[in-house]
Amino acid sequence: MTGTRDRILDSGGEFFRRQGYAGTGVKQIVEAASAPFASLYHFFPGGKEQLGAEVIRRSGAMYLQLIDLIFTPAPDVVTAVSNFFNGAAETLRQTDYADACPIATIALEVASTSEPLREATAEVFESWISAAAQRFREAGISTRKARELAIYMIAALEGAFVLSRALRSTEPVKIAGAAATDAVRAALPERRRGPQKRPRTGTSTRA
Amino acid sequence: MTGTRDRILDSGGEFFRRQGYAGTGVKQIVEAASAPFASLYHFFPGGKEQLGAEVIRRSGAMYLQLIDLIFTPAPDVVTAVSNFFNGAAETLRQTDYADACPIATIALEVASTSEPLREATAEVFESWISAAAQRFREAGISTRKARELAIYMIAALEGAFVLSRALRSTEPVKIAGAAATDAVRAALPERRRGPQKRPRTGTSTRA
DNA sequence: GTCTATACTTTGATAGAC
DNA sequence: GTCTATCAAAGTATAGAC
Repeated sequence: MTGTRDRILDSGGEFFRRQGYAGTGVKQIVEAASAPFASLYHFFPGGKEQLGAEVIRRSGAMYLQLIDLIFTPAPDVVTAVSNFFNGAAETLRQTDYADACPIATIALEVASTSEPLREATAEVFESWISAAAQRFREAGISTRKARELAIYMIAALEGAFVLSRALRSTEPVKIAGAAATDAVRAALPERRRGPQKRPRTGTSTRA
Repeated sequence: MTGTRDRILDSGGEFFRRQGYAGTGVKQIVEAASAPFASLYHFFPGGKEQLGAEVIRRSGAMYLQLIDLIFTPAPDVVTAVSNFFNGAAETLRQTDYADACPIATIALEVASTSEPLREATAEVFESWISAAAQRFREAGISTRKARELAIYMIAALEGAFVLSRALRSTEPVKIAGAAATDAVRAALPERRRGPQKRPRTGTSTRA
């Protein structure tokens, strides 16, 4: 039995992800949550902005769990990154290109319009970066390079989401995934790299 | 002497980029354009959605020119990519992290809510991909790899914009730029690569 | 093409009874 | 905590005179 407050948060998360923050009305949210309108202001006295901030943090925490869920059972970090992008591509396809990053749309919308919401998105991105960086460090990559890789991987995924949703194709996510995978593999200490692509040696692609 | 129609388009582009599509009112746009409110529906009988579509295409065309402006004078394609990201980082800093991609926010907002607008963003992204891919082909990269690189470069930039605007730091754009530069360099035919980083040979970063 | 005025809807938010 | 009723403001869009 889910609480009213949680249902409102879930509903808000769904709408914000698909339609953005400004494009979603609070009435729409509570209606879909089968919650009384007044409950919104009971649980979130700060109104839409407070709801937005909590939705951002909640969605961010769930995605953080997803990172763990994928990295923990993977045999190595390269496989994990590959699985991460492949899973994202599959979700995109299954949801008709609706469900990508839960906070990217909001992040762009509020970056220059609401400091409280912008800070919430910043905290979430930082948490993802830290989590991924730790995995990379555990794979033997230096602290500095691990953070760079984490930022780079998340950026590649976010940008690929933008292109994939607009083009309605999983191609960008797959390409970005391959590139991110390569980058991680190249950053690993040699003996941890495992099977690699045959390196190019001499022959140009052009005549 | 700028026409009223153009001023409305320019004004709309500014607001949409900073506040998003849903977050911007048409009254706000015409007021900032010093245009009569009725002119909006005179020039854009399709209302806000038609205005949005034309803004997307116009902004997309201007950014396409920017690609040419950066790639044409550059001594080589690796330098061009590097300059591209560095220029983006500088613009971000100068505009207090407001001016990143002119259509990314709209693209995410409308991807699942407006087919006409989604198609407009798709056309723009395709035009950028084609333009970049052609540059890469001219540098001796295979057709297929050139397109992959183009998609990957644009995705990395878009995603870095998301992170940079949220974190209010140019770090993500710089990191993504370095990664994209590396990827382009690695894809070049050997004799065109020029000076490279010293390749890692043997010593692990870990004891 | 521009002006003024306005219709109509939806928005976020509140009051007060229960 | 939930209900009903309602608010003022902002949203998009239109009409008709000039």
